[in-house]
Amino acid sequence: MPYDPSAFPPFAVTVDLVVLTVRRHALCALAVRRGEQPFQGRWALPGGFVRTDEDLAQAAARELAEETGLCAHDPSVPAQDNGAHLEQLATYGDPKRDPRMRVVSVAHLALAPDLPAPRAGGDANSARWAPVEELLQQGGYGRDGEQAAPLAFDHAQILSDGVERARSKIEYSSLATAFCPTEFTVGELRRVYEAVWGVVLDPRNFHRKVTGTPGFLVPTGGTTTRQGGRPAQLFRAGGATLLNPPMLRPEV
Amino acid sequence: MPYDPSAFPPFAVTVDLVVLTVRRHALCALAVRRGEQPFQGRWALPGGFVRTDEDLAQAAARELAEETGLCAHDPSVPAQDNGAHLEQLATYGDPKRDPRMRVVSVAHLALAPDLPAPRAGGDANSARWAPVEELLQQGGYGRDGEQAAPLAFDHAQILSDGVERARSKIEYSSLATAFCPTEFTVGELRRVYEAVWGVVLDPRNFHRKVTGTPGFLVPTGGTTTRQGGRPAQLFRAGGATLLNPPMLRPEV
DNA sequence: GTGTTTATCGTCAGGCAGACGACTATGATC
DNA sequence: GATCATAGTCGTCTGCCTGACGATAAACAC
Repeated sequence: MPYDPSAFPPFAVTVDLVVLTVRRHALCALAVRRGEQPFQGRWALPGGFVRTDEDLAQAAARELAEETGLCAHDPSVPAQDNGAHLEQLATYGDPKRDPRMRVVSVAHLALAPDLPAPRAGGDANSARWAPVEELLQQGGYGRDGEQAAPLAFDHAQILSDGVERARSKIEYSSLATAFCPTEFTVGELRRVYEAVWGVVLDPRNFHRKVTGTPGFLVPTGGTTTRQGGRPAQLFRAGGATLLNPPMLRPEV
Repeated sequence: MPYDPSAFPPFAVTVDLVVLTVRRHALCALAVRRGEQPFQGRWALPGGFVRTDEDLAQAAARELAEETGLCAHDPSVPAQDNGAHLEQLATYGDPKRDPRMRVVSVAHLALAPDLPAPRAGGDANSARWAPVEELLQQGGYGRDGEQAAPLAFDHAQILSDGVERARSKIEYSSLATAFCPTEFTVGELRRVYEAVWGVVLDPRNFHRKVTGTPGFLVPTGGTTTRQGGRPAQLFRAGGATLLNPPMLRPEV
């Protein structure tokens, strides 16, 4: 059978981003308001088409930079600063997921520290951080009294998968530090776990666990009283990426 | 900005399959010999183009059935019989991964019990089970004295990712049973773990662990002496999918 | 029968996690 | 300035799980 390019049905390929952060003790995701059909006016995950000369990871990093100004970490350089963790999540290709045409979307997951404010082309009204439960609940009303319409396309499924990936990955990796600024305290890291998992952890056992895991945290020498109470030691993320034994997520 | 389909560069979308099984105490993958350019005559992972009306999972299940005759499990029906486990692995979209055109490949991972023999369109010479180390090693010669040329395209990377996924997933899930026939012994399951991880496990501790994990194994009442020695109890996979606490992979 | 192989049950010590007491160091309030 | 509230840090104790390994059981080969 000779090679015949015309025999292969053409697809559009996009990247969609699940950008997660922790704000005010809640796990939040970046949502943008759609300006065009279909799903005009509805909230959606940021994303866009992959360019001809671009790798998938490059496309995701470009979209992330466009939406948030974040520079994506190269996973092979864990100690990099001022960047977010970015990894491929999964690919969604239901033939009917976009009514216009056949679109295959390669979803990526980004974890970022708390950022000042989203900017989507400078339009503050068309991008926001929203708690993931708010974005995922069907119907009802959000915090601002805004109708919580379901996300556009299959983005609720994508967001749900991304949240589940983040929840499980902070168990056995040091990825939770990606939600923290460069220097952070044990308490701040604990509040990240509590927000992502939606649980309350024992501060004493948590402290023992994270400070006792070699390579997880490196003390910087400084202290802070950001949270009130006794000053806390400041740490930086250590070189370790895999936690062994892992953090244990309490039973629900 | 109005909607303009011609503005989106067209991609070809394929599914590639990492089909793993355990044969003769070795982790093996299904490889097919390429009949056309590029990489003509080289070994590659089975795969093919996604059809216009097909979901990605459907396309992967179709390719799996074409290559092996296996019927893919629906992951939501864990107790299904005579089928392989199939899940999405990752997506590979380097602009240069296929010299002909821009191809994005959605790789899937399939785990199957030991099968009689591969069939690729009836041509036994163009498909085989090969130990993964043999497929992944650069250069050298395989068991049959065959030159172990690297796999076509980026399939070595895909296979490597699939093997790593399988290795980690049998730690915390009951997926290892997907390598076993419907009824199996604790020893057979242990040999699966040993082959996939490339380690030797203590039979007594392994027995205690798997029989003590609720929902992992269900005794069928029968016994067998397939392996010689004292007859062993036969088990079926239980309903549990997640193992908590997980199986521990020994340090290297 | 004897040896070999595999399966299965038990024992014991060490490590780790959950529960929780105690103490420390700051800011807020009276 | 004393008191209180808050958050951080260090310890202790108990129970569970794992790794190491002894012992027994039930088949087959000779």
